[in-house]
Amino acid sequence: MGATKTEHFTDRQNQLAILAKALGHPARIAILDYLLKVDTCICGDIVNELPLAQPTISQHLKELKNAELIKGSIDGNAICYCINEKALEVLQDYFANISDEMKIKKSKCC
Amino acid sequence: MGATKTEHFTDRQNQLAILAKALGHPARIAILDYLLKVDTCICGDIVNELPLAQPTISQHLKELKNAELIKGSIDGNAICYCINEKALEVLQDYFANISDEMKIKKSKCC
DNA sequence: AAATTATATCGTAATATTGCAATATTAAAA
DNA sequence: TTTTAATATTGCAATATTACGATATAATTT
Repeated sequence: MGATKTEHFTDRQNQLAILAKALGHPARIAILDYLLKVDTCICGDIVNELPLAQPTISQHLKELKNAELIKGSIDGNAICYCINEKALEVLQDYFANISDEMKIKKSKCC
Repeated sequence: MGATKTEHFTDRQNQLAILAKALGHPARIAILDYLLKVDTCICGDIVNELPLAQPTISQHLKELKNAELIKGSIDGNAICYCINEKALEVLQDYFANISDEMKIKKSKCC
């Protein structure tokens, strides 16, 4: 054992889990923070911003890219990474919906 | 190596990562789905709802509880689990803010 | 009290993640 | 064309996660 049993869950559940998992590391939150802070999204500087070695950051970027939370386009020998609005919309909708449902329910437990 | 270097990140970044990580598994998304669906939050039935063994589910519930995404209160020999509104608000705010910032920026890249 | 029900914990195997040094790749600059 | 700069990949050690059988705990019912 040890591998997630994705086949037992819905596509939506797996999709949300992939997105959440990609954000489940402080370095990757920090990368998003940085991408939001700079208006230009020229991004080699992420390596200078974060207290991690270059290969580690490259790996975190790859994971964000795999989850499609960010996009990267080649710009000379640098790479321009930026946030993928669509993925963040999915997450925003998910949590907004939950909040709405919670308000309707006014759960009387716990 | 292998352990996350939490000490290098801000409390906020670590907090968001903990919440996101807790949601980074389809079974845990499914548990939230279920908790939202039922109005009563009597919850032994999660074991019947999900295609995982009871100890596995217990473990997933524990992780959601550690991240404070859910709360559990004892009710006889059963346990009533329910969603912790506050944690979900943190996430909702986070993604809503990102969306707002994205709209302001109208990023011209990628 | 014994049996049942609901949940948690332990132990452990399989797998995944984190982090980095070393090295490769690729494009620009000298 | 060598050098430099930016990024990716490889390989590997340390650690964490996932899943579950076996077992423990604790309240409920019989």
